[in-house]
Amino acid sequence: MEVKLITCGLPYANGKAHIGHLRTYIPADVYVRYLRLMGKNVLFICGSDCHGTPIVINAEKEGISPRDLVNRYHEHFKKIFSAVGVEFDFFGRTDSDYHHEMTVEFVKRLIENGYVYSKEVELAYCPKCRRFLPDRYVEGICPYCGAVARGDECDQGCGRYLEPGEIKEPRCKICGSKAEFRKQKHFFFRLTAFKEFLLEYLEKLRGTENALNYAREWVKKELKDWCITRNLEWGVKFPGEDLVVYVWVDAPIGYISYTREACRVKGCDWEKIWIEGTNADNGIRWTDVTHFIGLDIVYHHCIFWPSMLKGAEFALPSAVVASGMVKVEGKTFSKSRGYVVWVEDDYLKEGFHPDYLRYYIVNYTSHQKDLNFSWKIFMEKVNNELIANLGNFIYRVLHFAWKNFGGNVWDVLDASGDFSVDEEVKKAVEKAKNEIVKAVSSWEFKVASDAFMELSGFGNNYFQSKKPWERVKTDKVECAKTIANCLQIVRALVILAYPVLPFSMEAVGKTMGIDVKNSKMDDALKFEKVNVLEKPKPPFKKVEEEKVEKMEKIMLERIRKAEEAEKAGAEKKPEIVAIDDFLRLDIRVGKILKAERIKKSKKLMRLEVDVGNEVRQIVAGIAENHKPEDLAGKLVVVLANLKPARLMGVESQGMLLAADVDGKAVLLTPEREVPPGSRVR
RNA sequence: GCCGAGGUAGCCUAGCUGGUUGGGGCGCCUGACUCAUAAUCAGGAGGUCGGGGGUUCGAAUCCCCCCCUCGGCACCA
Repeated sequence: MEVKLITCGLPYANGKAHIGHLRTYIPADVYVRYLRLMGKNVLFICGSDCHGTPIVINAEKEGISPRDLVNRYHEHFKKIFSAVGVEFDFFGRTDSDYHHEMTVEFVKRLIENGYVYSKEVELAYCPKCRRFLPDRYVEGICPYCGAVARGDECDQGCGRYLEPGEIKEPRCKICGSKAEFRKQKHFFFRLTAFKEFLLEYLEKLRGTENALNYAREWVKKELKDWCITRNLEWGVKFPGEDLVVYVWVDAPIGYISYTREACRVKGCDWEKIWIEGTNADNGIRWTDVTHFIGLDIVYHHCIFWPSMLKGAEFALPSAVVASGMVKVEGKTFSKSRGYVVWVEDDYLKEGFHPDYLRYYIVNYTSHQKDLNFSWKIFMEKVNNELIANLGNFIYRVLHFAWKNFGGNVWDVLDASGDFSVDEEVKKAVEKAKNEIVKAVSSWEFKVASDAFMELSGFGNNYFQSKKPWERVKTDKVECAKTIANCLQIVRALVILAYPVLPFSMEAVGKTMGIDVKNSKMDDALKFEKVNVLEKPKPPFKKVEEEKVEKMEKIMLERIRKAEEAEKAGAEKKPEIVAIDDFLRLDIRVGKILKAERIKKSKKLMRLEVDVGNEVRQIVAGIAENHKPEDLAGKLVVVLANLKPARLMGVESQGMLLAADVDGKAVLLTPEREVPPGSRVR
C-alpha cells in the first residue's frame, strides 16, 4: 500500500519543550492516528535539529561539547513526546552519520546540477579570537533599520534575515572586541532560478491557507540567492571545503534521512517516497508528504525546501500544514517575558494528564488560528466538557452495566431473543464518524473533536430519556436494551476519540475488551456484542481548583521575575564613555519651521529645522503621535553631525532627540525660548 | 501605507454560491432527576452578526468607504 509520510518541524535541540512545540506535534499526532484508524499506511517521522550556532554558543557557555548539549535535549524531547502520546515511527537526529551522509549526497546533487556557486564575501573576523565570526557570534547594527542585530538576523529591530557580511559595525560577541571584515569564499544556492517553479508549485500545493498565502506573497517579491555555508566546526561538512552546511539546509534534509532510516527498520521504500513520488504534473513530481510546521518556519518549507528538492531532483511534498501561534493567558508567547508553559516542569511534573492537554490544544480553536492557553480555561474545558460530558457518559454507562448486570448485559438480551440497535443510535454514531472523516481531511481537528463530544452528548440525552435506573426495577430486559445501546455508543466513542485521547480511551477500551490500537474507524459502526469485563473506573480525574491557582501563581511569579530581569538588563547596558566621546556629538537646539507627513509612511515626518547657521531637512519617526500643525515653531533638540541617510527616498540631515516612552517619541524641548543653534552640553 | 488573515452573545465557534424567528458548545439563571466525578436532562436570559453607506422585494452573507486586532513587507538616523 502507498505510504503517506507525515513529518513535524524538527525541534531544535537547544532548549526544553514548551506548549508552543506541542501546538504542532499534538495535532500532527492526532492526524496520524485518525489516518491509521481510516486504514491508511502512515509513516510519522521527526527528529532533533542538532546543528547551528546557538547550540555551539550555549554549549560553550556551559563548558560542554555541542554533542553533549544535543544529547541532553534530544533525550528530553523524546521523553516529552512519549509522555504526551506523540508517537513517531522514527525520531532521529541530524548529527548522526546517516544524516550527514544524506546531506552530503543531497548537496552534491545540487552542485552537480549547477545550482551552487561560490562567491567571495566579506565576513566579520575577530582578530583577537582569530576566527571568522558566523551568524550569531556577531553583534552589530542592522543595515536596514539600524537596530542592534545578530549576524544573521535583525532580531530586535526589523526582524530581517541578514546575509553574511551585511551587518554593520560588527563586534565579536565572545570577547567584545571590534571585528573586522575579511574576504572569505562561501557557497550560494541559486534560489533565484526557482521563481517560476515556486509560483506554480505554490499554486498547487495543499495545506492551510495561513501557510500558502504567506509563501505566495514571499515569492512574488524578489528572491535572493541563499548562502548555504558557514564557518563553524559543528555541522555537516561542505564537500571539499573547510566549511559547514548552513543549518537550515541540512535540517529539512532530515525528513529524507529519517525516512531512509525509518524504512530500514520498517521495511518500506524511501526512494519511492522521496524520489519516485506519486504522480508528475507539468514538471512537478509530487509525493504524498505532509509537513506539519509552526507558522514561523513557513518560508523554509514553502520556498527554500521545495527549491532544494527540485534542484536535487527529489519529489515534492504535497501539503504544508501550519499551526497558529500560541498565546499564554491572552499574551503573546514569550520565553523571555515569562509567558511560557514548560511541558515538563509546569505540566507533566505537576501531575496533569497528557490527554487533557491534547484535548485542549485540539479543541480550543481551529488549527490555523492562534491558541490561547489559560489555566482557568484549561480547568473549565477539562472539568465541564471532557469530564462532565464524555467522561461522565462513559462512566455512568459502564458503571450501570457493571452494577446491575455484572457487566453482562447481553446475557439478559440473548435470553429475550430480540434486540437490535436503535436507529437513532446508529444515525448518531454514523454522523459523528462522517463528520470526523471530513474534518480530518481538511485538518480541522476542533471540528473532529466536537463531533465525538456531540455523540457523547447524544448518549447522555439518550440515557436520561430512557430512565434505565427506573426500568431496572420494573423491566430488566428493556433496561438492558437501553444499556446495550449505550454501550454501542461508548464503544464508538472509544474509537472515535482515541486519536485525541489515546491514553484514556485505550484504558476504557480495555475494560470492554476493545483493542483500540488495532481498531478501524468502521468498527465504530459495527454494532456487535460488547460487555464490561472488569469493574470500571472513571476515565478522568477532575482538575482541582487549588492546582490551577498554584499554576497561575507560578506563572505570575515568572512574569514578575522576567520583568525585573529585563529592567536590570536595560539599566546595566550603557557603557561608560569619556567626555571626549560625548564632545564628538554636535547636539544643538533647533526650531521646526515646517513639518509634513511623508506620504505612504505611517511613522515618518519630514521636517525643516533651523539649526542656527542653516536649515536642515530632517526625517523623524514621530508621525504616529504628533500632528504637523502642532510642530511648526517648536524648539527641539537635534543631533546635527549625524551621517545623512535616506528614508523613504527623503534625505535626513540629522536626528531629533526624544525620550522613548513605550516605543513612542516624546520630544525634548528647552525650558525657555533659546536661539536656534544653541549648543547642548 | 501595501499584502494576507480576521472582527458573529463573557469565551470558542457554525453560517458567508443572499431568503422562513442567526445555529452549537462553555459560562450564567430557573426547573426536573438521581444511574453517574454536585455529573445529567428540560427550559430560559443574553447578539446594533466591527461601524457607515449602497445593490436588492430581502444581506451576517454581494459592492464601496471607514475603524480595530494579528502576521508579513516598507519604515521609526
